[in-house]
Amino acid sequence: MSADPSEPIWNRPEPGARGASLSRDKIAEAALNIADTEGFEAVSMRRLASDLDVGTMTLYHYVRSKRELLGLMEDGIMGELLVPDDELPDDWREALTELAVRTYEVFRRHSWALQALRGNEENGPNGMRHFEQSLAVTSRLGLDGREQLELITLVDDYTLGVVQRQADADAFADAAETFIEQIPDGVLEYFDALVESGEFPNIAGLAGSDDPLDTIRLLGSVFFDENRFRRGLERLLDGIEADLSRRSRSRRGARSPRASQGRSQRQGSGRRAARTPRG
Amino acid sequence: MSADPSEPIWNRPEPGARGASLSRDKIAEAALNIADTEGFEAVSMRRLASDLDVGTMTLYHYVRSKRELLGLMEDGIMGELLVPDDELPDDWREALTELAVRTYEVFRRHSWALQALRGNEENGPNGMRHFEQSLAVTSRLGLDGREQLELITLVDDYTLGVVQRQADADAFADAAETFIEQIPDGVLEYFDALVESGEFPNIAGLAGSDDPLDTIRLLGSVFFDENRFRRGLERLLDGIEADLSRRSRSRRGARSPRASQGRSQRQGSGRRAARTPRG
DNA sequence: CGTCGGGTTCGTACAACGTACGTACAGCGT
DNA sequence: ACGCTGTACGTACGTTGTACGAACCCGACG
Repeated sequence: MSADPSEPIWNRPEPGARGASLSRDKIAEAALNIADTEGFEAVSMRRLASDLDVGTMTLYHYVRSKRELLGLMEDGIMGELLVPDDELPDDWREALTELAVRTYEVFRRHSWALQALRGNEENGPNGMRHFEQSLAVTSRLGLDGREQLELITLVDDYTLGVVQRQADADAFADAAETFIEQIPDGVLEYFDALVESGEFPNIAGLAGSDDPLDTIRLLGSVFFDENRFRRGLERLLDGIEADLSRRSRSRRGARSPRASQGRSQRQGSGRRAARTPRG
Repeated sequence: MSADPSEPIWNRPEPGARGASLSRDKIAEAALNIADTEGFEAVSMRRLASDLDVGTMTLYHYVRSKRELLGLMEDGIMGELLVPDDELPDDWREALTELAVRTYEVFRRHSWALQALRGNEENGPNGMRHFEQSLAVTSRLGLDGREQLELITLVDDYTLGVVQRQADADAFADAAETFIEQIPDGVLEYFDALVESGEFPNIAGLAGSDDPLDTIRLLGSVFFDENRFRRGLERLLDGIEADLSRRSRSRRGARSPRASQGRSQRQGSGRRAARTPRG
């Protein structure tokens, strides 16, 4: 009955009827601890069990596979994404910003998490709540379901894209200042030689200096810039807002969403070029 | 001399002075073949060697570690990103679009590649060329180096974000139509039960149907929608374009010649978001 | 022609991983 | 006190990346 192998972990009752020494929560917490302090690759079943003072195989009584463990960890993180309902602004743009910033900050705290999260489409309860919360924002915009989903994934994809790049930078160096120091000498020499070859004029001139390594320093400072995310988010939301108001304008008669209440949108760009994608 | 362990692979001469049976190119090609046909996880040193009819450890004469092999694969893929110079439009927006679309298509072809690419900051020659080509576009915009980098990473992060989500979808299902079929029954039941519970009104109402599974179907069709990327890219470029023209306008007419000050006034608190509901 | 050097090949071995299998213990309902 | 069953886990297998060192082979030199 509960032995159905396709049953997701969220449907199976947690062990513990008799005196169980562990719980899924405790396991997930310990795993998150390891990942946060020593990196995701340090999370192995043996290591986790040893932290919990248990035999390795004991874990498999609470979890069917390591994938399921990762699912538990993921849902824990999704929980951090939740915004208390009374803190979610009424204005759609502010609300989306709040959600995106929170997503950014959470995944920045657990910079290993994007990798772990990949590949299990089973949303846990917290994942569902986060999804619901996102929809609660977009549902006020007068969009149909598909358009709402597209809007959410649009902002999400951008956010996770930035997070991933910064996670990569994190995995490589501690900070912008030490970025260049942590690059092996040989790599720097290689880069230097290529730039000096004259085949990369734009790379060479980028930092406005004659030291090619200044380009790398500049790169490091951009990768680690914590405000870059917000600036890009504003650009994206500008584009979305323009599209929304353009759309609601053309759809006259219907109850128009309070898309823009004279917010920072002052551009009204008429430049709507006929753009042929693809040639 | 060539025994320096920090020397990147691109600086070390390729073996083959005497009759060598392999070459880095052949190795990279075989590895890319495996990854494209059987998935990235099928690329193991043993498997690759067996495909090349060589002992496993032979590979280590051409490559110092598996990471280096991944570096070779990555640079091969970066080569596919290169746009013939005469095909790169003059208009910056069209050019950025071309680059982004190409990036999207390449990584869509090799949907495993983003994962492999992660974590080696050593740009190969093709990576350098791609970087140079991106800068060739942004260098016409009158931006300083940092702004150019930020623009490039902005578009890139969005692009790779979308690619990653679709790669996840790919890894899970074959197409939008079969998306829901490939979800285990138990997971569907779990989702269904949650939605029926009434705690997720926005998820329940999303597809405009009384079957909760229609929401999942809708999700699948959005994840697999190949045009979603372009639509989002237009929104992003709209926002960027508005910002650029706003900026150049203020730089032309304002008293302060500093371009970096005419920003939008939005931008709330720094880390502590805690937004009080307007009321 | 023989012999040597070093570029090339690769068999073996080891540590780490996820986890299947089978067993041993402990607590409850009878 | 018995037995059922939830809980614990020792052992073992297969897979991974790769360190080590021996074997091979080819071009060059005496």
